[in-house]
Amino acid sequence: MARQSLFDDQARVVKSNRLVQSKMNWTKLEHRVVAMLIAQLEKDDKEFEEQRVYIKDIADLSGRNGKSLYDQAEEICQKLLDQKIHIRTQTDDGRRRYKGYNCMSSCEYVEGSGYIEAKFNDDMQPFLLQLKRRFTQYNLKCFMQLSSQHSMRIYELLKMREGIKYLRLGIEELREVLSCEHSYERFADFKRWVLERARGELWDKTDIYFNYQVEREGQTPVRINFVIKENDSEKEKEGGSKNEDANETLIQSGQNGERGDIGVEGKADEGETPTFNVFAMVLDEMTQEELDTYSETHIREAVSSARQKVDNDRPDDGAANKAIEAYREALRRVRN
DNA sequence: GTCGCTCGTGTTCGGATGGA
DNA sequence: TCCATCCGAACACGAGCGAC
Repeated sequence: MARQSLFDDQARVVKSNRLVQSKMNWTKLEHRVVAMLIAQLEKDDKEFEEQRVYIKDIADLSGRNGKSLYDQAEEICQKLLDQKIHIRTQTDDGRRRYKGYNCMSSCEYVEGSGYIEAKFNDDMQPFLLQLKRRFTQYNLKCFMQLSSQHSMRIYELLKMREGIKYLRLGIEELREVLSCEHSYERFADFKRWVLERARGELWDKTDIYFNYQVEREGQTPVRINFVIKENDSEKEKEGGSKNEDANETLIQSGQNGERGDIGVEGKADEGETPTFNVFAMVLDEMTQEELDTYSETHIREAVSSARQKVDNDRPDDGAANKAIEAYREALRRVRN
């Protein structure tokens, strides 16, 4: 009798935000195997146990030919054991902290068995088990269908901010998270092979899609503002398109050249009126030290007055541009 | 005019795939 | 298992464009 797959359409991957934001130089196959292992974990598990990932399930979920996967199973085990996760945070006094982790404590494949047996390293427990807050969850099937590891990582990052509908990342930071600091050196190639490809893939295959704005200082791109949208059957009715030119929108440096004083050209959200949680965007940008320093009331007041100012100053801008401006203005007000 | 970018096109390399 | 083919990733190059 055929073995029943462990995964249905509702299978979900749940991991801590710190893990989502970590640097991991994995191939798409390694991402897939780890995602399938994570999807088998129970939220109340207190420790890791040996888990199995069937090669046939990898092939079925990713739409690949399983034949070559069986040939690669031993190699996958070796690479999973070798792979590291690199997490950068800050200490309480603002110093940069780096910590590296081994993802797996054991990984085994027996020829003819049809499955890989693996166990997560106990160091991974804070990132995968008993997660109460600051975690990200997404649909395993969507993730498995993505054909580029960069699309997979971007999907995770955007799912992390799906509630806020907005993610702002420095380009160097994004390159590091995607492990492509030394490839796609020209931004045009990074845009073509990483951003545009992910945009197309997420549009076609997942439950979210995104547009983005490139923020520049002079002509040099420095940051990317992702605007995240739900991807459901309604997108056809809305007339949305993955080819809409929101990604062509540029944010140019202000005339005084001051870093962060940014004007806006074009509209990221033309034709749509998504809601943006500016308060959450501001919290996201603040350091832990700032969060400890300023009261919630102070931050909320700054956000409220910034929104009013932007509404008055830029009545014709779209919701995304207003939100970005309000967020920047609110941050200035919080810190002054 | 210079610089830095985008865009289009072509090439190379390596892995995936499928048929014999 | 071997081999031919396909495809994606990465890179190079030149033309054109806009900002400074």
